[in-house]
Amino acid sequence: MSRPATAFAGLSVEHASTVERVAAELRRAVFEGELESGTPLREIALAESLGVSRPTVREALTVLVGEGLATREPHRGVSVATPRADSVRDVCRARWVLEGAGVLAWATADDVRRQRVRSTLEAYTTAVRTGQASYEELNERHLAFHVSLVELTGSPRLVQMAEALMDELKLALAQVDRIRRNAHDQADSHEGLVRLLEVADIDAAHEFLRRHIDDAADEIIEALELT
Amino acid sequence: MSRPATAFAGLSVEHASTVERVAAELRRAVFEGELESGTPLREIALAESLGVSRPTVREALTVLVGEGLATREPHRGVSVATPRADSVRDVCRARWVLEGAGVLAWATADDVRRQRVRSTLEAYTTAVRTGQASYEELNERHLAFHVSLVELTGSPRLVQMAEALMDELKLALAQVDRIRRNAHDQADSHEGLVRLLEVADIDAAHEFLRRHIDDAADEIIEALELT
DNA sequence: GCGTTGCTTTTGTCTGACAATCTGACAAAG
DNA sequence: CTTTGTCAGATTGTCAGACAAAAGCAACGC
Repeated sequence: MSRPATAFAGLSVEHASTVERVAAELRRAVFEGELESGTPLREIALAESLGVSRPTVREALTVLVGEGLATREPHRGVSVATPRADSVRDVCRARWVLEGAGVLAWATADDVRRQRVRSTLEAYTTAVRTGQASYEELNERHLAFHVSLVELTGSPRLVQMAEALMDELKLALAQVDRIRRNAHDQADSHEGLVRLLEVADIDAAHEFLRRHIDDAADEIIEALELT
Repeated sequence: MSRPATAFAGLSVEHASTVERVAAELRRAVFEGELESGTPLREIALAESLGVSRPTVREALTVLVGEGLATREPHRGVSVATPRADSVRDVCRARWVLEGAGVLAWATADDVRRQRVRSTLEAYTTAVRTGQASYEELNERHLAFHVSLVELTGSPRLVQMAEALMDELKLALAQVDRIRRNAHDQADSHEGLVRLLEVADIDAAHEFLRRHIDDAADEIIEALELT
């Protein structure tokens, strides 16, 4: 075991690649609202402030653009994507298709996945009710629950698509500072959905989900438009 | 307000960016089977043979990886993605969710989109029946029809996801040289689907689509496994 | 036979550079 | 005073060259 270098490879996997680290940092900054939508992401400035070279920043930006969190215009560079009302509406329509497919697959889904829906729900509701969690923390758990619905389909690709949609949503939510919608009602609503699933009333759950997502879209758009 | 030049904004105007041109070239090579699955994409070799610099190639490769057409392993570089049986199955399951959503939206869809389904179908069937089109051409039109189903949802994001799935499928199809499944039967099957839609028997169409996609998956996987 | 050592290849990243393009301001013309 | 033309600065797109680290491979010694 005379393994000299890289003594501590362990711990929280310290993203090996520099590019991935930069991309992660940019994502964090975007989600936490440090970078407003439309902010230009200057390569030189980022390179200096992050202590990496410009090509590395460029690669990270390409990744961000691929994820839809930023847009690139020729010779004008990359800037933080600006969520519009219709794009939020579209994200939610797409969410309904994906999450709806998960709900419809409830009966035939693997048991561990059903269990996972229950546990992500509980993680969310307890976070809401103890009132200890930060705003970002709540969002995170909320969206994790919705992703767990898509996991019911058992399709990695659908899950990946859902995660991309959630990222776009997180971006939008970061712009409207703190929608303090009644988190308790939200939690109740989710519990209602799972209750319908547990009694195998799939159609009702499906319709319930549609309304739930539609309401969420309305709320976000409303908050977005008064900025 | 005087909007002068840029008379033709759209159309395929010689991909401005070098990176995009390289990415397009790589895509073409992958879809036409010039590059077998698993082939390593060496940066230096590509840079020389395409007459561009290594950073440019790297950026193009990142784009390909983001599209799922290639995979990157740390310090081992990028290689053409290898479609496995379970990934084909997954792609088709995801397709069914997306295209199924389109079918279910038939009644409420915009009329121009319904018309588009009809026209992509006709473009495919005539190509099949005149027997003039190349193999790639047939694939292209076939998949275009399936994308047009997703367009019924009116959601740009769902369409984009569907296109990504089709690209993965094109990659898989490029590996199994020439599945010469009976193209006439295929065309007939599609016409049957649209006929069900025209008489508004949505549930039947939905189930029909499920079987159609399942059959396609089986065929591709079978062909894939004897390579 | 098997593990070790050292070399080669390739990637990941950095530095530096230059042309093309966009932006904004300023001067000239109507 | 508004409009137009031009120019300098800033920023991106692309290139060339370089180096350390890691992976793969082969010869070597035990």
